[in-house]
Amino acid sequence: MERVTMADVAREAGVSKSTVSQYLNKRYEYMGEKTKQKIEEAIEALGYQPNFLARSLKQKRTSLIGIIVANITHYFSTEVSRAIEDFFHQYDLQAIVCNADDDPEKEKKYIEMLRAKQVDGLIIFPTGKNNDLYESMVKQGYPVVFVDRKVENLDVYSVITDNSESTYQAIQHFIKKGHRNIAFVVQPLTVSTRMERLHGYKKAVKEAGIELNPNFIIEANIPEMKEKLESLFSSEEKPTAIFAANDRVFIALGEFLKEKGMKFGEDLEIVVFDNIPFSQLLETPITFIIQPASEMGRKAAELLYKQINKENSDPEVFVFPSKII
Amino acid sequence: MERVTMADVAREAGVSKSTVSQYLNKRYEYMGEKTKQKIEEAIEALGYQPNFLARSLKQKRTSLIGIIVANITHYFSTEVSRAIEDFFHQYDLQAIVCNADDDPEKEKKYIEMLRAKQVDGLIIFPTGKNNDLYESMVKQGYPVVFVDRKVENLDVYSVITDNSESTYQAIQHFIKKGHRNIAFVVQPLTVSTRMERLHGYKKAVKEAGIELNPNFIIEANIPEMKEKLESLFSSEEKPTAIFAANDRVFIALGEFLKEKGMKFGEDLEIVVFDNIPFSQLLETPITFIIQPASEMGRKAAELLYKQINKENSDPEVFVFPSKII
DNA sequence: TTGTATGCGTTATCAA
DNA sequence: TTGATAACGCATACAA
Repeated sequence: MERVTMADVAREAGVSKSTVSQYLNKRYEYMGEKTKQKIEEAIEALGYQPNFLARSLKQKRTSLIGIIVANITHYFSTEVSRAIEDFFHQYDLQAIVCNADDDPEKEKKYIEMLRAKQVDGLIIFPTGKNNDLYESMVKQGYPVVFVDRKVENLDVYSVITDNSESTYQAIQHFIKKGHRNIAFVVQPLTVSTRMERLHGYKKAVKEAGIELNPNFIIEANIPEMKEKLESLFSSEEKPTAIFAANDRVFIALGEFLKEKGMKFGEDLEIVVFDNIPFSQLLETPITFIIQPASEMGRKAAELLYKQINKENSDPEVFVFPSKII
Repeated sequence: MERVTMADVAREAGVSKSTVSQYLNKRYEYMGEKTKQKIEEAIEALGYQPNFLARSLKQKRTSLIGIIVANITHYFSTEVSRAIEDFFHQYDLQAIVCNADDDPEKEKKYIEMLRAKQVDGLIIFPTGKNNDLYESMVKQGYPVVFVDRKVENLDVYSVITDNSESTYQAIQHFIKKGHRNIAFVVQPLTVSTRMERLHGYKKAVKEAGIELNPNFIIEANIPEMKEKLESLFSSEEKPTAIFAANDRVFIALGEFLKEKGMKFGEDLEIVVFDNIPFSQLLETPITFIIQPASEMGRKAAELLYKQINKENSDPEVFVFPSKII
């Protein structure tokens, strides 16, 4: 599998490397018709394919961008990634997607790896635990955009949704329907999205004059969630409605209810903060808070693209409202 | 954002570039403690980060592999991709995922682009329409593995499932339950998977002595599918069971039935050839033919990895049985 | 134990 | 209109 290089083409065509390079970069202006022809033939004959690596080294651009998602099993992440890829495709930039698994160490490793590979920019769903690293990138003027979660004390481009407000409205809606025992189920409150959603919940409950029952706030890792739900449902005051803070919580909840022989909608009203695929196939009336994933991805991509092309403006935070359906 | 290079580190530490290179590649054996120290300090002080690009150019390895999926909205593809990424992660190889959108032109473009970027190998869900290109890669000894679909007349590593057999069994099951009007809904029969599934269907029907009703075979693109279903259900002989050849067909079918006020399981029995996420949340009894996506992905990754490391054996086709649940 | 020289496959500068 | 030549940042054989 010896590769054919520009030098081989040059030799075959009887011209110099630089001429071939000119040709490849379509700088035909000063090029003789016959040389053009000869080079074309040589390329054809040898099956030459340019080496982007060498070009990148020279040009200091790889046409690669990196996406570091916090959790790839989260459907929202894949939707956003897809939108980002679509956007960059039109400019012939490819994306490398890495999964940090909500682990700050992994995140750090990926950031360093991608930068070592000279990707032109980075879109990150931050764990929020590597602020020094984030800061150093921003200071160096390296193109970077944060998605989904806020980074504290750092002036960066961010694309997020109105977690608190959407949750607030959804809970308010439940309260209007007469619910007073509303549980809030969430994974550990380590990232801004979860905290903001809880904030919205608390606000709605308080405003309605309902006393906040701490037992109704279930904070647990997915594997422990069923256990906690178990004890919630075996206590005296049972919830009549549940807020699932994201899709993975929803799945755990769904499995739990199935085991218990309970049904969404009938025994328990549910709102899920997340889009899930195939939701239209579910027959039970579940409320979803949908984040505009595609729009958010596109926006993030656009912001990154501008930075890559040095169209600099001041970092801004873009908040996209979610829809309750 | 001027990058710090090895030369800078060497100058700062008062040694030569090669010594720094040695250090970075952990060839400490003959290195003096004090030099080591000095280099360490210099790297720290300058915030040096190695440039993989230059290294790759030299070593002719990028530690990047490419995955070209036929359709990224197909859940199976994402599962396989994830398994591939997981596998390569342990060897510090990253994957670039590209979406060919079932378009042979796009596929060709991506193959060329990824090879120009010098990725170490390729895993492809082939459209099946670029056989010349596939062949040239194989002939050149370029590491490549095909997944999901067979490539005709080409001796290559492939990882597929037993489409025909699984379908045959599923249809047989329906027949045993008394169904005789079983429809088969599929996207255009352009790829091996769909044709094989149809083959399994026909075989089961024929063996049972049921006359093959061509009206029960619906072949259409997703956008036209509802229309075709419409005419199927307005004809005299209506199906009592339906085979959906993949998840996208299933969605179209689901939407159609919802519009018509019909329900899975009750009005119509359904089997879907594909895993879908959240399937455990569906309450109706739908039969799924599940492909072992993770295992298939891992196998494909393993086969590619071996090729990359020149552990050559003869190309083989690995068939993974699907499970009917 | 460390340094020098050379090359990887391009592009860019300048001269011819 | 084309060609020499020097980078790009690193790795490696060989010399010291």
